[in-house]
Amino acid sequence: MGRGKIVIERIENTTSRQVTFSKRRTGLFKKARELAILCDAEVGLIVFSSTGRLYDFTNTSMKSVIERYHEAKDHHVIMSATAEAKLWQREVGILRQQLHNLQEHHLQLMGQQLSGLDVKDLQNLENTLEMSLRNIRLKKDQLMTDQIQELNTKGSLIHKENIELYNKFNRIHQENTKLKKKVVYGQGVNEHPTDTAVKHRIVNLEDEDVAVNLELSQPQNVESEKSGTPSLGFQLQ
Amino acid sequence: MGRGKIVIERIENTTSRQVTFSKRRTGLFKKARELAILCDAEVGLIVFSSTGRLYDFTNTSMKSVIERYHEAKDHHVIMSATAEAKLWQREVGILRQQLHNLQEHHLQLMGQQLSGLDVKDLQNLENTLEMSLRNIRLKKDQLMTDQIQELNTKGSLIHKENIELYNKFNRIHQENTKLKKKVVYGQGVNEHPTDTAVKHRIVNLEDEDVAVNLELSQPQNVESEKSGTPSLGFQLQ
DNA sequence: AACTATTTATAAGA
DNA sequence: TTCTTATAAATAGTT
Repeated sequence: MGRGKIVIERIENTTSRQVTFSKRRTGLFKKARELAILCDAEVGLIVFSSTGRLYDFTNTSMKSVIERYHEAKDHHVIMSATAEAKLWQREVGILRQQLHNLQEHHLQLMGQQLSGLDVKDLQNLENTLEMSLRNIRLKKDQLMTDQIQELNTKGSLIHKENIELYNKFNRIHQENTKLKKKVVYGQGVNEHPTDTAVKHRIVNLEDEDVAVNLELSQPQNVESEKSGTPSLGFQLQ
Repeated sequence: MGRGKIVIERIENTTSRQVTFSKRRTGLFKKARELAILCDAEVGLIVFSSTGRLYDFTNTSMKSVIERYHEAKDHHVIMSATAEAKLWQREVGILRQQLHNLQEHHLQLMGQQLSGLDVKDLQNLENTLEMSLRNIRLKKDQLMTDQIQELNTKGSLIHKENIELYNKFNRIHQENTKLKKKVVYGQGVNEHPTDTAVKHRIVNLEDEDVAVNLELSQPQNVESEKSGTPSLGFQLQ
């Protein structure tokens, strides 16, 4: 239909191609529209020119056409996405409901939003809370008992160390006293470097005396507690 | 292009419409293919006949055409579906986390799953529960007090009614006794139908005596409570 | 489904 | 681009 017959193959001349595209596109869209009207069909036509421009026609809506197409065909591109969305959406609804219920119950357990409850409900809540309190107190007591036990053990060990240190100190102190006497009686005699060292030690120990006592903080009980289980003089709050 | 010119409007004759559909559809698809080849365009054509049958043509792939269409257009049919799914999915994640946290806290409030808590946590829980218990007991007491108040009011009303009924009964009983005496002295004289009716009434009232006493269940207090606020003899548990 | 008179589309040119 | 026009192609009505 034209001045001459053409073969259907890509038109190499760009201008010619674009002109033909414009003319034939118009014709195609006109025919698509006519088919839709004359024959009561649903038509969707999408054309991208070689320059990438989009031309489209539909007598209904492209969404409808594409959805119907996917329904008729493989059923697998859009539907899965929307179905998935619906699925998650439903899950959200369920979770929101659950959360709401739990929150309500939670608030009631917290002693808030009690309106709407009757005496029986309140009694039940009270019982639940009492049981709960019992459990929590039990657990707390258990924890504290354990902690006390642990501290007792630790304390006991420290106490033993304490006693040993105290005894050591006493021994050294006595030795010290004896040495002092010796030094007084034998002044200047047998003054060796070792003796000087011993002398220094005495002084150091005496300096440490108060510090040690403070650190141990219970030297007065040492003698009476040398045998039997030591009971510590402090208590956890 | 035919034996006669036609107007572009729906062909009412079904057969004619279907024939035209077949012819024009072939022509349309041929032209679509020619445009694609001649002009190096990407063409997608979808047609549903009025009977619902699908016919489609594309020189590339319908998936490609539709995706390119959505890209070129508002970007809103496929993407929104998957994006929506992702959105809901994320919401589900958040809600699940919230629910989990709340459930954990809830169980702790219920005195379960207390492992992992230290003494301080437990003390806090205990304080919360105590406060909660106080609130709930307050509410319960309030409700019960209200209920008692209501019942007292009701009981008071019934009691008043009770007293009135008892008084009425007494009056009738006295009247009755008087009439009995009259009947004994004036036996056979002036025996009218009304007198017979009165006689019947006496009997009936005497029959009812016990029942009335049982129903009122506290006739012994009536005299002493004729003045002043009546205090009911029952108490709610 | 084929025929064909006629309309419509469009290739080439302006 | 748009218009013109000769001609190819499409198709309405018919068989």
